[in-house]
Amino acid sequence: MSQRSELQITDAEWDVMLSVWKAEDQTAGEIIARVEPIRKRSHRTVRTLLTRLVEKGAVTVRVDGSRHLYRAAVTRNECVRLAARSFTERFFAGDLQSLLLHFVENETLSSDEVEELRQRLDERLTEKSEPNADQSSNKSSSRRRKK
Amino acid sequence: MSQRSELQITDAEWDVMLSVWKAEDQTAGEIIARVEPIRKRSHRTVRTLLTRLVEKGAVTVRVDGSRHLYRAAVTRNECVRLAARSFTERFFAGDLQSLLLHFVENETLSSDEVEELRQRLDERLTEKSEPNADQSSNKSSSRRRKK
DNA sequence: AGAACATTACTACACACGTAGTCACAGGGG
DNA sequence: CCCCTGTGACTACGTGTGTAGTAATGTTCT
Repeated sequence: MSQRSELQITDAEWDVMLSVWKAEDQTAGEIIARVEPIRKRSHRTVRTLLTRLVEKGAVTVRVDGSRHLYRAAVTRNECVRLAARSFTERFFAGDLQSLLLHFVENETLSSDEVEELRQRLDERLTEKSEPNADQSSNKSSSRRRKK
Repeated sequence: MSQRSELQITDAEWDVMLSVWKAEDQTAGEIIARVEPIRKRSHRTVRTLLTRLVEKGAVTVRVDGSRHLYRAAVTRNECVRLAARSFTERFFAGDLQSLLLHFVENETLSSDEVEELRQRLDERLTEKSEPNADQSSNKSSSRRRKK
């Protein structure tokens, strides 16, 4: 959606975002309530992080009567993708293939997982080779499924 | 090799490490010479980073007569793995499979790449199911190819 | 030997981050 | 009506990071 490719969300902020993404239009209290018990942080701290996220444009505030309602301005997937990009850039010189090979070869995968991955790869292959698959729906077609 | 699982190498430091890994027993001058032209940094800066890397234990210094010789104390693969772990932890709750699926579904791969990945996955499968595959040659056999 | 240069050690400094405190106001319960 | 609690704004501060300067000391060239 937004083109804020510079958006830099830090570790602590990420924990807050996870809470923000859980629902729309939450009060700070609700957000804090979810973050606090998991990561041991003062509600002060979480509030500061939330403020910073607003400054960064990752979260928007809307004043509704007496309450301030917060909601995410960026999707989780968007953020993950950005992070993944820079991660790939840094450690694998931007080469996605090297990255995947690294994980496949250095980490443990169960047979089932390997099988599922293979299937997904197959799907990619057929997508590629079948020119009748229209480009526009390309994005959305790969958006289904959640495991 | 080393158990320094806490080792935290920053972005700028990583650039220096790339240079350090290029050869063993280099002088600071040699290391700097390689880093400087790529990333636009003062040799002062690179030297500071190098010093910090020594402090962190990522690089060791050996005094040889009049020169100080630097060499990596951690392998690149080791560092990549650590980074990959924390990356997976943060963005995919430690679930390797989600991570791989994310990349496979969100990024572009050529047919060749997909094919290669499939092959590697197959290898993993046979490794799993065939107990007679010796573990020692495991590493080296998967180390070939560079694309 | 003295000048010029290299190399290391120490210092500096702004900005980001994680952490959290203080101040002030607004609304609710007694 | 007054105090408590929740909330938001502002402030604080140690540490890490990226950037680089100065001082000291050693090496080399002429």
